[in-house]
Amino acid sequence: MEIRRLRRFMPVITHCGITAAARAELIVESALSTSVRDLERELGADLFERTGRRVVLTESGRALLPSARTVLVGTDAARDAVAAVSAPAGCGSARSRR
Amino acid sequence: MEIRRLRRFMPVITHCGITAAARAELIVESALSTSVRDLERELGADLFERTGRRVVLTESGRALLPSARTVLVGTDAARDAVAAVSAPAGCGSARSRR
DNA sequence: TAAAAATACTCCATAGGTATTTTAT
DNA sequence: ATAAAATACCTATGGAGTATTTTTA
Repeated sequence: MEIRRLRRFMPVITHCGITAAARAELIVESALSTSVRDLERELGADLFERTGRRVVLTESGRALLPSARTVLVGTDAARDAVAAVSAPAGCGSARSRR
Repeated sequence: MEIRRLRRFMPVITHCGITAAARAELIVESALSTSVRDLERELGADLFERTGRRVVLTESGRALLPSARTVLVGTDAARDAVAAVSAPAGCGSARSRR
């Protein structure tokens, strides 16, 4: 399970397509296509139904979504928690780059 | 942020040392040492205090712990959620390999 | 000096890019 | 025919292993 793959999974949902999502993520379409395929193979289930022009979540994809969110939120929280300790008091929490 | 690194972070805590943790994780000590160092560099903070024979969490390390657990639990939940949908009804949830 | 951690290197797996092919409208 | 997804290939980066060096109790 790779965090990067989970992160890439999300914009495909919101953009209803790999090409559009790749554009938004500033990576090339082939990389995102491969990433999604790899995640699907790893989980042993199709996450999207590719029906021509539109890409929509399958039941497996919908099942994955909540936990994927948990993981992604968790990684941000991890970064922030460490940053908050390291930062001098009274500097406001970091909340910056991924 | 790599899930593998977060996963490796945990046994170092419970075993109070990299060598012992590596033994438990069935990887070589140098790999675990590097992994921890990489995580520390990525987060910009020392996670452990290496005082000779014992390796103990720093404040940053303690700060990281809860979110690290969240992420790891989340990845397992993700796997299980997809497996539960894919599996024929009444087969009990998977809960298997990492 | 003995046990643990860190470093240097090598090899292999994986991510991302370019180019091309397949597929469905 | 067109637009999107998949595939083939190449390169670069990162993980894990072996061997060695540093460190400290």
